[in-house]
Amino acid sequence: MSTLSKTPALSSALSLATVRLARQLRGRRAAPQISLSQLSVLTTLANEGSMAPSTLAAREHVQAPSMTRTIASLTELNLIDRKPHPTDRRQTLVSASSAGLALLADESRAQESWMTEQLSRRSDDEIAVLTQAVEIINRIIAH
Amino acid sequence: MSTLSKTPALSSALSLATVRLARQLRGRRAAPQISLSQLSVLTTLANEGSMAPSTLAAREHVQAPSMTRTIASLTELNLIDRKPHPTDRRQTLVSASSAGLALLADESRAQESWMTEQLSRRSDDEIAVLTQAVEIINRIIAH
DNA sequence: TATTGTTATACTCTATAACTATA
DNA sequence: TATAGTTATAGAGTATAACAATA
Repeated sequence: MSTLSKTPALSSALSLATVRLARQLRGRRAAPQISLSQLSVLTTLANEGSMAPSTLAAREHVQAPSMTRTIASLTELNLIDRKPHPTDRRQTLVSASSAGLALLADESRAQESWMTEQLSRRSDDEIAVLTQAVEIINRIIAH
Repeated sequence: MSTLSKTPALSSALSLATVRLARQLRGRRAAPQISLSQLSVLTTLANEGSMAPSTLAAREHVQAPSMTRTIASLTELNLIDRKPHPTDRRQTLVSASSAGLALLADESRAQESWMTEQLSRRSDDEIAVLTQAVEIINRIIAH
């Protein structure tokens, strides 16, 4: 069977697996201090530094009003800092605060205990496959 | 590096990749007739046959009221059939209707055009990795 | 005029708690 | 009493449209 004929079935299977796994992840995180959407934004800021909300929205593939809301919630939790853009007064710049970085450090220790538990039961080969799959998916998402 | 020390980082990366991909899938399906949640239920019914709502809720890992709502929406679209349980009048049995099966056939042809497009750009090796990853994820989800 | 960000509003998906009907 | 399913209600996450401030 050629790759071409396999692709539609994989597309369907991957899509369903993704939404089903996302559903479980949302519900099964242990004692979540923040949501996965908030965590995603905070991680992006920690990795890529300070940026404007519009840039962040594009990076996260959400619309501007959605990012406004996420930024507001993270600001209220003191996990990100906002400062005015040095030259363009329409813009603001957001970045991970020290508390935000500390929370990410916490998460990377105790993180995603349900998922970590599941992964601990996989073989080395399976872990290798999943690691490669995440890299491929991240390239797909970047588009 | 041992599998054990890789697992927490993978857990985090896989979780973020999953929610980000799910977000794009939700927004980027072309002309969706039904949502991915509805599609997930319909696919389960098509694959596993008639079952009670409570069984379906367990299979999909959602609570009963969530399944009540999804079943109601699919019933309204005539994509599933409901009939009384033969002996227990508290229960009902739901199954994919002929229109539901036809819609699944449509989906498997034109399905997920964004995802299919992305996959068409991947190498045979990458497709193989993703195919294996989906199998692993489905085993994780089944728990 | 065009761009940045916010506000107003609405929809989907999911949950918990309380209820009805049946076993 | 216990179970299957529904209704009532609420919250998170996302979207589009309309707006204000600034470029």
